[in-house]
Order: sequence, then C-alpha cells, then structure tokens
Amino acid sequence: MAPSTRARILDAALELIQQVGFTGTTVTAIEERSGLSPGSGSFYRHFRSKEDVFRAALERELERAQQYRREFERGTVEDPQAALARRFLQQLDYMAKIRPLINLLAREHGQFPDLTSRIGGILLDRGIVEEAGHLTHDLRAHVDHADPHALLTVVVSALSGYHLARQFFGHPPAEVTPERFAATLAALITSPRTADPHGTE
Amino acid sequence: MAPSTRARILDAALELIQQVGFTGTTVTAIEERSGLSPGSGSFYRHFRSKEDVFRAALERELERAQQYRREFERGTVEDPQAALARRFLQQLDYMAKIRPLINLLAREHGQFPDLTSRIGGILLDRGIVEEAGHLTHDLRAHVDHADPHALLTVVVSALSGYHLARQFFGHPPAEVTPERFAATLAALITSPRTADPHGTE
DNA sequence: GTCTATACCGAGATAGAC
DNA sequence: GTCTATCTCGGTATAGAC
Repeated sequence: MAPSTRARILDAALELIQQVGFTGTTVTAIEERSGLSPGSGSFYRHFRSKEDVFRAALERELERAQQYRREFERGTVEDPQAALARRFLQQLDYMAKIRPLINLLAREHGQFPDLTSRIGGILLDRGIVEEAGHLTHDLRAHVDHADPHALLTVVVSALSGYHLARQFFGHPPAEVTPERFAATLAALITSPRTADPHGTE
Repeated sequence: MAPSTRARILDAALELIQQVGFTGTTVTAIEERSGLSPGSGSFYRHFRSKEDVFRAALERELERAQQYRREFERGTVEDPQAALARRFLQQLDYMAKIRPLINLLAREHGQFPDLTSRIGGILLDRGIVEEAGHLTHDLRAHVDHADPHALLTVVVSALSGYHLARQFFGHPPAEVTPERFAATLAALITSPRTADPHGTE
C-alpha cells in the first residue's frame, strides 16, 4: 500500500533534519519532498509545527530501535571467540540501523536537552547495558579479568568508535572491514591475561 | 592584554555554532556575545558574512589542534604497559582539547562537505595515523599480533568511542574513569596472544 | 486535504552619521 | 570602529476557496 501523506512527511522531515539540521530544515522543503506544493501550508494539516514533526519522527525512530533490539539473535555459545565476533558484528549492524538516531543525537543534542537523555536511555540503558549483562554472563567462563566493568566499557567504546568513524568519514578507519575488526576485538578479549595466568585451557 | 573585537567575535561564533549550529546562530547573537550592540551591523566591519566567520573560526581551531599535537610528550618506554596507559591518557586529553572541532564535525559535516575532509585530514592523517606509527614502533617489541593494523584500529576506535560517549552524555560510560579505561586498554594490548604464545618474556 | 494568497516576523546585510 | 536606521528576503504560520 502507498504510504500516507503523514508518513511521507515524517520520512522527509527525518531525512532533511539529518542533512541540514533542525533549524536548517524549512517547512517548505519538507512539503516539497513529501509531494506537496512547496510554500503552501498543507504541512500544517498534519502537524502543528516544525518542532511537532521533529518530535514525532524521533519517537518513531525510537520505536523502531526497540523493535530492532527484539530481533537480536541470541546464538548458542560454542566456540566463545567466534560467537563473540558474531555478536560484535550484530552490534555494528544494529548501530547502522539506528543511524538516524545517532545522527540526531550528534547534531541536535545541544538544542533539545531532553533528546540526549531520551536517546541515551534507549541506546545505553536498554541497549548497551543489557547487552553488557549478556556479555558478562557469557564471558565469565572464558575470560578472566581484574576489572570486568572496565573491560566491557572498552568493548562498547571500541564498537561505538568504529561505527562513528565509518559514519562520519564514509569509510572504516584504516580500511579495516567489520569482519576483521570484530575478529580482532574478540581475539583480544578471549586471550588469557598475564596478570591472571590461570587460564581456562 | 584584552582580546581584540575580532578575537571576541571568533570566540562568540565558535561557542554559538557548537550550541545551536551554523543556521541556528544569528549574527545578532554573535554581536551580543561579543559586546557589540545587537542588531547593529558592527559585525560586518570584521567579517564579510556569517560563513566567513565560521570558516575563520574553523581555521583557528585547526591551527590550535596542530599546536596541541606538537606539545605531545614522547615519554621513554620503560614499563611498556604503564607507558601505554599514559599515552592513552594523553590521547584522551588531546581529544578533549579539540572538542570544538569534534563538535563541528559531528554537527555540520553534512552542510560543508569540505569540512569533513579538512578535519578528517588533521585528525586522522596527521593525528591518529602518525600516532599509530609511534604505537606500532613502540609495541613491536612487546606485542605480538597476527593483524597489527586491525589491532591499532581497535585501539583508536576504543579511545574515540570512549571520548565521544563522555562528550555526548556528559559522563563516562558505566562511570569508568579515564585512568581505569586507559589501564584496562593497555593491559589488554600488552598481554601475550594465545594464537602466538611465544611472548617476549 | 490540497491549493493560492498573504500576514508577520526575524535574519542577513548595507548606508551613513558620529 | 560602533552606532541608528533601513532594505530585502525567506521562513512560519494562517485564512479561505475548491
């Protein structure tokens, strides 16, 4: 079925806000991109204001993000290192899917103070922290570390940093593919520590 | 000595652009923040246009960034793990100093296409890649790894991701301090690999 | 529910007095 | 080098016909 005008407006607004920001986006441009006559106020039959459509688009993306999380596979843990690498690739894929949210956060986190905590709540609390719980559980049997909390922070930071570099610059840092990146990170984590050399094998 | 009007305008413009973006920043607001009469065109005695002051502020920050890099200490390599951790803390400190550049990149990288490559050139080519060279050299004696290129990408991504999380959300991920983070990352790197267990000690 | 037309305001930029 | 005053344009939003 064809998307409703309201949905097309949401699409157009989200796209434009990512490209030129909230203040840079004009209602006229949103109308033009939605197939409405530019300059006519037809937009206002669907949303009360520009800020209104901005918040509606944000809420829709937050809904989608939570949906993506629910679709996450929870694979079996056979080879811990290979399983970890697959998990990391899933995380990168997830971040690619919520790209609009990350763009909004990067761009407008100063303008809308509630936006930061709203997105942060979904991304960190619901997303990463939950994932961190899984990782801690799965890894306990395979990884010894003096400071598991800090170890998880390193992992999460590495995944975020790699994704953001790709997103900002259009290509991965040092042209390292996601597969190489995930494998390297997984190998790093599952190696026994020198500080605690009574490894599991 | 008191800063010149031109310098005060540059300060005001940079500050405002980080807060509300380029299109969100008005010349009137810049004048007000610079101690000029808001609404008067006094701004235009110093810069030809809003875009002009934006580019001038950007160039000034790029200059400063290169200056910060020159001040980087090159410590002696005694204890490799401790030296690495110190190096990582320096990197985080550097990123904190160039915060305006990172903000500009995050915010306006869609609007000014040349900006991305310009900042990317300084940050990546001159900054991280150069640093990566040092790391590769210093670590060769202490770290064995099958894919040193990918290992460096992991390190750089972790540092970037940790910094950006702090910058966006106002506090470090999982409340892990920079010291803990750097120490954990350094320990991770300097441990011998299982895949190549003929370590150096 | 989309159009034409328009009111209103704020922002970028200029002219000219001091 | 800063001010007052002003021009012009573009953007938000509304009114009313179809």
